[in-house]
Amino acid sequence: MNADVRARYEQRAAVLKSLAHATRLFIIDELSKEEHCVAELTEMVGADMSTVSKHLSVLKGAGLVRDEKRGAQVYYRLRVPCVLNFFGCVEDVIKADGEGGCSC
Amino acid sequence: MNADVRARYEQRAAVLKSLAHATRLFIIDELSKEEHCVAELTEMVGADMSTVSKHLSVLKGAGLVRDEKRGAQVYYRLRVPCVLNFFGCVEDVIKADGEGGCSC
DNA sequence: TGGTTATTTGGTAAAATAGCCAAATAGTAC
DNA sequence: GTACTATTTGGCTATTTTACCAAATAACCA
Repeated sequence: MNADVRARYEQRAAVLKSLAHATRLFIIDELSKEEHCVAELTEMVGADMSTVSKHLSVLKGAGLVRDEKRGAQVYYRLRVPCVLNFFGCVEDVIKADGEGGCSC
Repeated sequence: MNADVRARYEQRAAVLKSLAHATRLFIIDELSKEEHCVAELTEMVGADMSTVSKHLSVLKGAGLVRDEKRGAQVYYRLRVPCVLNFFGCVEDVIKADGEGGCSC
């Protein structure tokens, strides 16, 4: 694996890494239904607001969510709805556990 | 987010976590073309064999690859080809960078 | 059996990640 | 302006992940 090839995989890995956390998956799921401000997400997640804010910053850095300041609040919404397709496939992988393969 | 809900997201996150590493994405990609033994993958990746073996163990633990011992070698192959669908979507996310959204 | 090859496992050090608190910033309202 | 609210950032510690080396295991061959 040479340097450019590695760089390309690192880029892909960065996107997946941003998704590889239960709280961030939950946030993505919620934002797929409707936009939310940080306080709302903090309430839903049940963690410190600074923690939630950092998770959002990770998702934003990966280009998965977009933020918009409205007054004192910052509203987040899903920028790439296709990440939801991941979930279906992840479910398939989980369901395929122990079997010969998945349904896709 | 109560305990069961969190558990469900943790499970999904575990699958994504197993994919969230450049070397493991590379391995998945190579295994999607044809099966390989550890020595072959080690050569392709360019890391210590023990490192590659551990990456394979992570992928196996997540149910993404299957291993089969043939003589002294252990051959790995992709168990859930649908993970390849991820890659297309990840590419879309990367391409959508800075734009209003992705193509899916 | 002993020697050689292929792979995994255990140990360890370095790096990355996650969570909370406290402080800083930005906006609103008075 | 001050006071108050919403959010982000910095600092710190605990946990997890990664990669290498060395040792253990398993299978082959002479």
